[in-house]
Amino acid sequence: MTETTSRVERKELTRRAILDAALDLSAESTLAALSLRQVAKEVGIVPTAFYRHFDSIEALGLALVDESFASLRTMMREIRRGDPSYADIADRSIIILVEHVHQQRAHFLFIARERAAGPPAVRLAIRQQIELFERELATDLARLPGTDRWSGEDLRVVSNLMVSALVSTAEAILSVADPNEEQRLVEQARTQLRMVLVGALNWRSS
Amino acid sequence: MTETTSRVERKELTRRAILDAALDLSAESTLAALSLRQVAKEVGIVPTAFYRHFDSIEALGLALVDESFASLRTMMREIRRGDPSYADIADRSIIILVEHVHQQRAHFLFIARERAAGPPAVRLAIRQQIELFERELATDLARLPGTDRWSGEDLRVVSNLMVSALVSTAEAILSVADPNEEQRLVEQARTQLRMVLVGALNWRSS
DNA sequence: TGTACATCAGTGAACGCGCGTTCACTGATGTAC
DNA sequence: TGTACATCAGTGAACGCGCGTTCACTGATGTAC
Repeated sequence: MTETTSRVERKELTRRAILDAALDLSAESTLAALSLRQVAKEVGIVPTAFYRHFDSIEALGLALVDESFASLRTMMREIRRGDPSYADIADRSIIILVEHVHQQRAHFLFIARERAAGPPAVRLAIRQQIELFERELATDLARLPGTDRWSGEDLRVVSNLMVSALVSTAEAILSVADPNEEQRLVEQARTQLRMVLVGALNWRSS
Repeated sequence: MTETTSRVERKELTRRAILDAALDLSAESTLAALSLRQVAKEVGIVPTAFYRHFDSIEALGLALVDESFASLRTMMREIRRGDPSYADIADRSIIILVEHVHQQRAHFLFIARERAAGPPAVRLAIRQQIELFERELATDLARLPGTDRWSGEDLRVVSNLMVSALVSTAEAILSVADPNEEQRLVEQARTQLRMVLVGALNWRSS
C-alpha cells in the first residue's frame, strides 16, 4: 500500500487547492478585493509559488468562471432530461435548481457576485452564458402544446422572464438561512413560473 | 457680490464631493476595492480629513445606498401618481423606470453592483430597500380591480415577480449601448409585466 | 540496474508602495460679552 | 462695535502592515544512458 503521487499529480492537487481557496475566500467580498497572498496562505504555500499555477488573480478568476459554468451546464442538461408537461416543468426546474444551488453553493455565489462586479470580460462571459440558457429554454418551451402560435419574439420574452425569476430565486436562496423561508421561496418560484405560463398562453389567446 | 459660504455650507460641499467621488471611483470595480486614500485624493483633501465626514468606506457606502434609494422612491411616487388602468400601469412603470435609469445612471450602477458584491451591511440595506419597494407595489396592486380575491401571499408573489423583472430590465439597460436594443428591452419588459398581470388574474380564476 | 544530469514546484529574503489610522497642529469662522 | 475665546474642517508627519513581484535557491522527482 505505498501511495505514489507523481510530480504532475501533486501540481494538479495544488492547483485545485488554489481554485477552492479562491472560491471560498472571494465569497467574503469579491475577487477584486482578494489578494494573492491570502490565497497562498489559505492553501499553505508561499506567495511566490502561486505563480507556478496562475499569472494573476484575474487569470485565476477566468478559470473559476469556466468551472462554474460547467456545473451550470450539468444542471441544464438534468432539467432538460425527461418529458415534462406544463404542470411539472416548473416543479422540476425549481427542484433541480435548488438542489444545485446547495451542491454548488460556492459556484453560484461566485457567478451572482462577479456577474455584477467582476472584470468586464468576466461579466460579458456570464451574460452570454445566461443568454444561452435563455435560448435553450425557448427551444424547450416551443415543444410544449399550445405554444405553436407564439412568435420567436414571444418565446424570447417569456424565456427571459422565467430566467429572471430563476436567477432572482437562486440569489434569494443563497442569502437565506432559515429552511422555512427557503421553502417559501421555492413555492413562490413555482407559482411564478406557472403564472408566467398561464399568462403567456392567455396573452396570445386574447 | 461677495460670496459668503459658512463653515457648515463648506462642510456640506466637501461631503457631497466625497459621495460623488466614491460613486464615480467605485464604478471601476466595487466599493470593496475602493480605498479611503483614493477617495481623498480625488476630492483634493488629505486622507485624514475623510474622518470629519464618515467613519469608514462602509459608512460612506450606506450613505450612498440611502441616496440611491431616495431617487428610486421619487420614481415610485411618480409611478403611483395618477389613476392607472391595467393597460397602462405597465407602460407607465417602464417608461419612468428607463427615464430614471438614464438620469441616475451612477446610482443604479452602484445598486446593481453592491447588491451582489458590497460589504455585508451594504448588501443588507439594499435587500431591505428592494423588499420595501415590493411591499409598496403589492399595496398598489391590491387597489386594482379583480385582485380582491387574492390572498396577501398571492400579492407578495406577484409583486416579487414584477420587481425581479424590473430589476433585471434595469440591469440589462445599464449594460446596453445600442438604442434599438434598449427599445427592444423596454418593449420586452412591458409585455412581461402585462403577461404577469394576465397570468395572475387567470391563475386565481381557474 | 546504477549513475549522472535535468526539471521544476515550492522556498525565503528582499524591495518599494499604498493602505488605514494615530496624533498634535493650524487658522479661519463662529460666538459670547 | 470690538475683543477674547471656542469650535472644528482640514493639515502633515508618522506608524506598522499587507500587498505584488524579483530573485537566487533547494531538493525531490524524472529521464537519458
